[in-house]
Order: sequence, then structure tokens, then C-alpha cells
Amino acid sequence: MRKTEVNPDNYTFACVLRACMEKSDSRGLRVVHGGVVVSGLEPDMTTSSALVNAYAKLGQVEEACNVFNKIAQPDLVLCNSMVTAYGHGGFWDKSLEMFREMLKMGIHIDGYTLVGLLSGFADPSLLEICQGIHGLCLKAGFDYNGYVGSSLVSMYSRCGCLYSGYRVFSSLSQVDLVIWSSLITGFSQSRDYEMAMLLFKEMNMKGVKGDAILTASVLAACAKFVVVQPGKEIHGYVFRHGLVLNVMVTSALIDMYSKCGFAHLGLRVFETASEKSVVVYNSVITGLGSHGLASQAFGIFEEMLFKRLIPDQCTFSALLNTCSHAELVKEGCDLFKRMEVEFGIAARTEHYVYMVKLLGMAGELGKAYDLIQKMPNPPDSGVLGALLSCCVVHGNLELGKIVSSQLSQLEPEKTAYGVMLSNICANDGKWDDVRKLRDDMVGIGLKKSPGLSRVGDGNVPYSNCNRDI
DNA sequence: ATAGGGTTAG
Repeated sequence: MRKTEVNPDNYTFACVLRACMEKSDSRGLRVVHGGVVVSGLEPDMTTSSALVNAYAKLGQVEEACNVFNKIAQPDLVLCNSMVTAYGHGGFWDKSLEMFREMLKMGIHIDGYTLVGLLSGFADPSLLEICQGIHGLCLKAGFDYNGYVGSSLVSMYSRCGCLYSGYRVFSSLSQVDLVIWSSLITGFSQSRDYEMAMLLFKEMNMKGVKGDAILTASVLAACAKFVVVQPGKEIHGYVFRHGLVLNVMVTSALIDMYSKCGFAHLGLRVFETASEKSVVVYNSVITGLGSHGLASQAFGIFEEMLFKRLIPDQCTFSALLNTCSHAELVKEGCDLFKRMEVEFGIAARTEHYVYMVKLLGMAGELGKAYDLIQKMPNPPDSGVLGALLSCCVVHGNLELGKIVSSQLSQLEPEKTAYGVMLSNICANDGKWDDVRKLRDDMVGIGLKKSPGLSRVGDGNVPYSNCNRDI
């Protein structure tokens, strides 16, 4: 088009911007934005709206805001885009402010406005505001709107109030797949796995067929709760409903089998899959690695490189996890270096956790401590906690004291760290030190609540189960 | 030209 006489107009740019958004192409987005600026076209609602959406989707809310501010009299669609941009960025307060601004300007809100606004609320502390918005949805007559309905259901589940979500669900006159999906996913994410499975069955009985997103989500619930039987049934469901080719379903299946202890079944799903994404590879590497099958996991990584797939941070999490399970210290250190040098991926907190576990469990506590000192950001409780457990395993009281004092500064009310430290003394028979440490905890008003574990009997699924048993 | 549910990672 650029090589012909035909010039792009605002709508052309909006279409191309949408493509950049769908492809998550930040560079392309900047280039097209540049094209809009130099095209000589007046900044208009259509392109601005597309720009706001694209920047927000790629996490650049500030840039979205800049675009928005250049328009003197934004219309409904442009305002909706901005409300949604703030909502998706997690800036619920700014989203709400924008919403109020719209009302002040006399703009009549619609379903898009409410969906955008609702998407920003994700914390139990915001429940009252959420209820207010819910009230507004009812008063403005949007209770028939399926988009608003599903947003309300997932908003309530994000705020930890799932039974309010269930009431919204029950009040809807038309229930489609996405609304079912919001509800079922909500229950499985709130750890109410049994309810999630029950609703999934009920949905199927009503003749609604699950799609890839919902099926992957239900499989994730099976993985989280370590129940292979329903997982297998859903594997059959996947075949019957033609979902085998979907990479999301494939990775969820691999993960489900691996988490339930059947790494070989996960591997079989992997081998028979025709479509394989980076996530599919990551899932199978994680599964094999967690079962100590390091050489197979490395083999799959090689295959991935051979197929010219680009490994991501998660791939290296999986690989480092593999090394720590198989006590492969040298391989782990090499991979940690390769990740940055060869693949340009900066080490994140979880990568440091794996490295600490790898070095620490091998008895290289000094090296683990040195590595932590070199972290770009100060270590959080996850990294330090990993190091403290290694101190317990190797009976290193000296380092254990240093680490646990750093931990108690980060999380003063957590009692487990003091107990771990006292266990080092107990293993060494130093009962006077044990008593002193325990007395100190009581002295500052800390009380260790006893641990509780529950085991399923093989037929009855675990409820509230602890996977470490 | 704008909406809703989302697989892998401590």
C-alpha cells in the first residue's frame, strides 16, 4: 500500500496497530505510532483509541496516557480504552478516576466501560468498592449483559468472594461458555477443586461444550490438587472434543500427569503432540526434572534448540530445577551463565532460589551466600528461606543465624525461621540454645502454630492437601 | 476503532 498512490487513513493505522497488539510487537507499535505522527493526519479518536489499547496491552500505560491526553474532547470509545488501560495495568484508582471524569463530562457509559473498570479490581480489601460498582451495573441495567456478568463473576473470585460470584452467575438469564468458565476457574483458583469439577460436570450435562481455555484451566486444578483420576477423564474429554491439537491443553495435560507423579505419561503426551510451543517444552522439562530424570530433560532442551524455539525465563527455571533435583552443580552453574550470556535473559529471583538450593544442598553454603550478595536487588524471603533450609540440612549454625536475622527483619511475624534455627541446635544436641531461642520467640509474643497434614486414601481425593506429604 | 474466562516457573 505504501508503494502505491493509495495513502493509509486513520482506519488503516488502527488496523495495523491492532495487529501489533495481537502479536505483542512493541517495536512495530513504535514504528506505526511514528507513521501516524508523520502522516500528517490529525490525531483522531479511532487511531488514538487503537494506540491506547495497544500500549496498555504491552504494559506501557504511561505511553497510553500520553496519547489520550493529546485529544481535547475524548469520546465514549476512547474513554473506555483508557478506563480499560488503567484497569489492566492494575491501577484501579486511576481507572475509577477516569470513570468519574466520564460521568462529569456527561458521557453515557456502556458495557465496555464497566468491563474495563471491573478488570482492575483484584484484592479482597477492595470488596466494598467492587460492591458499589456491582450496584451501579444493576442500576444502569447491565444485568442482562454477558460480558459484564462474567467480569463480575471473575472480579468477585479475584476478591476472594466467590459465593457472591455464584449469586451473580445464578441471576443471569443467559449463561454462555465464558461465564461458566469464569465461575469454574474462580472455584479452582480459590482452591475449591471439588466445586470446580462439579460445576464442570453440570455445564457438560447442560450441553455446553468446554473449549481449550476452560479445559486447560480445569486440568490445572487437577494438577494443583494431585488428582489423576479426574485428570485422566478430562484427557478422554480432550480426545472426544477435538482439543488435542491445542498447545495450552497439551501443556496443562503434561503438567497434570507430572504433578500427579506420572512423569512417563506426561512424556507420552509430549511425544505424541503435533503442535509444540515453548510452554509445552517447558512443561515437560519441568516434569522430567522434578522426577530426577535430568538427562532426558536436557535431551528435550537440546531438541528445543534444534527446532529453533527460543527458550525463555521459564525454560531456565525448569532446567535449574532439574539440576538442583539431580545435584548437578557444575551443569547448573554453566546453565546459569549461558542464560545471561548466550540467551540474554536476566536472572530473576526464582533463578537465584534454584541456584541457592543447588549450591546449598551440595554443601557449598559459602558460595550460595556469595551469590546472594551479587543479586541486583536485595534477596527476598524466598531466596533467604532456601538458604536457611540448606543451613539446617548441613547443621551450619553460624550462617543460619545471619540468614534468619535477615529473614526476621523481612517477616517479623513469621515463626518458622526461629524454629528452623532452633532445629539446627537440636540436631547438634545443644538443648540450652534451643530453649533460649524458643524463649526469645515467646518473649516477643510469637507463637508457633502446629503443622497439619492430611493424606488421601487413594480413592477419596485430597481436600486441603499438602503435596509435600 | 473498544469488551469477559487462560496452559508452564520459588
